[in-house]
Amino acid sequence: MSHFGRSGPPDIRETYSLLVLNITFRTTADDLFPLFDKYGKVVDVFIPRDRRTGDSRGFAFVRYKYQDEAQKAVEKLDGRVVDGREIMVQFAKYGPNAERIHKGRVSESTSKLKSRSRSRSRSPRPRYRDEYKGKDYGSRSRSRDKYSRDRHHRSEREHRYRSRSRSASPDNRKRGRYDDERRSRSRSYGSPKSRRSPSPRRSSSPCRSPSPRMSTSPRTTPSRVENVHGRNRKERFPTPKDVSPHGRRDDSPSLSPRKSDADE
DNA sequence: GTTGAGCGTT
Repeated sequence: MSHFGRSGPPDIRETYSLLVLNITFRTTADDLFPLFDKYGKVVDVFIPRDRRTGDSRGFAFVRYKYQDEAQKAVEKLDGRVVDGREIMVQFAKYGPNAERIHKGRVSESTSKLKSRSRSRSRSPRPRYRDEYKGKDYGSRSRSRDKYSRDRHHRSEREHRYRSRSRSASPDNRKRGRYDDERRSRSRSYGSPKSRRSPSPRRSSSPCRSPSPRMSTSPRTTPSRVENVHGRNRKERFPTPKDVSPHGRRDDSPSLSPRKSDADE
């Protein structure tokens, strides 16, 4: 989202994106814009925010019109204390216009970049590198992984539940609640229709027990057992307020074991 | 009221 009220990137003709790291989670684009605008023509200031909380992710993108100005801002603002935090400014690498950045970067800022890197007094953290060493992790996959892991680490109770309920696929875990929510909702809508055509019990059985005779397990109705536990329902609907209440309510009586049994 | 070593959107 652009700070100028435009949707998406305003005009990326000759713009150069700077990545501003280590900013406070409370720092907004309005705070960064005047700072960066002093050193050059700022085309856009964008701060990625967490989709769930809507909070800043701790870094921002400042788009400059000219590369030399951007370079100047990097030198001037890198290490500047903003909102009590020392920010770090560098050229963005993985942006949509990364090629442009690369071109401008190697154009005439090679030596300067080196000096900037050297001047940085930040202490390195080789511990992480050691752990990830040997893996074929991509440049951005690592970041996402770390983010999601940290996010979930805060509520490990939830994380455990998800792990149990699902197959613990890393990809699923990355998406987190969104996927879960979407699935549950979609299932809610598709349930009434799909429930009619196939028999729920039988259809799920063939995988594990090909023989229909064996499918008659001691438990007359597996679905009922799940309902008795109640935990299953909780996992399927972790956020009752997120799912439409009427949809679930409507579904609930329809899925009544008694009726379902009678129906078949 | 909160994290942190990171790369982006109608």
